[in-house]
Amino acid sequence: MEINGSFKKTTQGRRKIEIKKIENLSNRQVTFSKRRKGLFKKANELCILSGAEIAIIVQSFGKRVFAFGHPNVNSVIERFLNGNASSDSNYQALVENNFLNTLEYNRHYSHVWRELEVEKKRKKVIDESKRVDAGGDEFWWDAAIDFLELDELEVYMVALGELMKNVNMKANNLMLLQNSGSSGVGAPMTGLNLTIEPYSLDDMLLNQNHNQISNSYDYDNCMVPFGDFGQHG
Amino acid sequence: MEINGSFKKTTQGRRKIEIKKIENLSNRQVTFSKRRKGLFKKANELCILSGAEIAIIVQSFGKRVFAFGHPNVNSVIERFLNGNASSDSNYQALVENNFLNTLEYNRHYSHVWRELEVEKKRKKVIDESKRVDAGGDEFWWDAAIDFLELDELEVYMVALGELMKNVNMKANNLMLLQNSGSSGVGAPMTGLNLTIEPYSLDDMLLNQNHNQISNSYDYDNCMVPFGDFGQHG
DNA sequence: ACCGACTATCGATAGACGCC
DNA sequence: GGCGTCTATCGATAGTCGGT
Repeated sequence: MEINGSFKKTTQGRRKIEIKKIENLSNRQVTFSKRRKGLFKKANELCILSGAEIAIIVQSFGKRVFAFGHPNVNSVIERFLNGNASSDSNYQALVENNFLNTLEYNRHYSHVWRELEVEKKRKKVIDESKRVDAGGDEFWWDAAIDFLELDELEVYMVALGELMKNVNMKANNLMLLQNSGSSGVGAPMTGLNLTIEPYSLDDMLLNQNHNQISNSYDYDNCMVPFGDFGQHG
Repeated sequence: MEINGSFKKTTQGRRKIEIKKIENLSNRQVTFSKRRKGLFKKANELCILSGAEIAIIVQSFGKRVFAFGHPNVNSVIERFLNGNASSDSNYQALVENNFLNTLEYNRHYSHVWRELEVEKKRKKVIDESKRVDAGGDEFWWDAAIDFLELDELEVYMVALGELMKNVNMKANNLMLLQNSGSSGVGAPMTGLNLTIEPYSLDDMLLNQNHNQISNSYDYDNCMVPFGDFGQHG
């Protein structure tokens, strides 16, 4: 530090790192620890500032599991499951209905998705050619994508249309069910101009006691290290 | 900013705030949105850096529920429950019955949605870089990919529409270019039935054209927009 | 090995503004 | 009123050292 006279800075201070897996094990562990702590702190602040309820589960490479929860982990998860999975019998029907649709749905997903992947790859290639031929006086992308692109675009467009049709259908479907049912499922779809009206969730909310939302800064209380049920090797 | 001479700073910049519940509703919502976004980003980075698995459930004041999960929410939660609250067979039932379906379903949604958002943004960026600088030295995909914020399915629809519109426009551009003799290879598609007009989507598009995608960082299908338990006023 | 302290730096964000 | 943008500032943290 202060080796009077000549003394070189002991640290370079923080330096930028690339967001990718840290190879060095030691560094990785340290970073994991630091950032986990920071994450929980952020979560805690968010809870306090906005009154939100948050649960976080962090599992490091198959070893320990840490959890943060406000007011506590289980209540948030429980409500998460209840709110999204099962609420009442009406909801059961909705889920089943959803499930049926989902099958057909996923087909279109895959389709569209594949198209998207193709497009992305293509664009990557295009980008490289762009770099190479940066000085060209011709639009790189125009040059690169020829009629082939049109061909794909057509397919792509059709797929999109299909998807949209299903989304729309499903949205309407959900709307109906939701109006007759209770809590909203995962898909908050508002068909077109449909506005989802609140269900009587307030009851459910009030039911829950989200009391202890104090300014307690000690998020450490909420950190629960669960034993290694992963690999205890 | 530098209107030489006298000019008073437009902002004071960030200022310290006390960590306690924000009274002003508007501010609270803004802060919630911003910090939630930041929290998810941090979580994502932690996942990537340390290879950890993380699930986050955020519930704002009884309204929407947002979730983050790597590799996905249900796997992490499931393992958490298995290792921790395994005593509660209720959870197991939930997991086995509805949970997976619903979550899986939503996961697909998020996935495809994200792809679409990213793709849309790419198209946008490409379009701009095309106009501004055909040989830019910046990787458009780096610029475009940063952090993706998910919102509601409503936006999903809009995004789909936007995407279709863009694709259509692009297709038309390509056709024009081809016809004007850049390389009019025997492109079999001339008129193209790409014209979209499925479900009075246009209204919807015109109605709400403001879907602003942030950037997307490899969130890897992690953010699941669970829906709105009623956004009553 | 793990944790805390330190420091220089980077990244997140509070507040103000603009758009719609 | 909700959301994106901008900017100045604050908070988080990478790298390092030292203690236990």
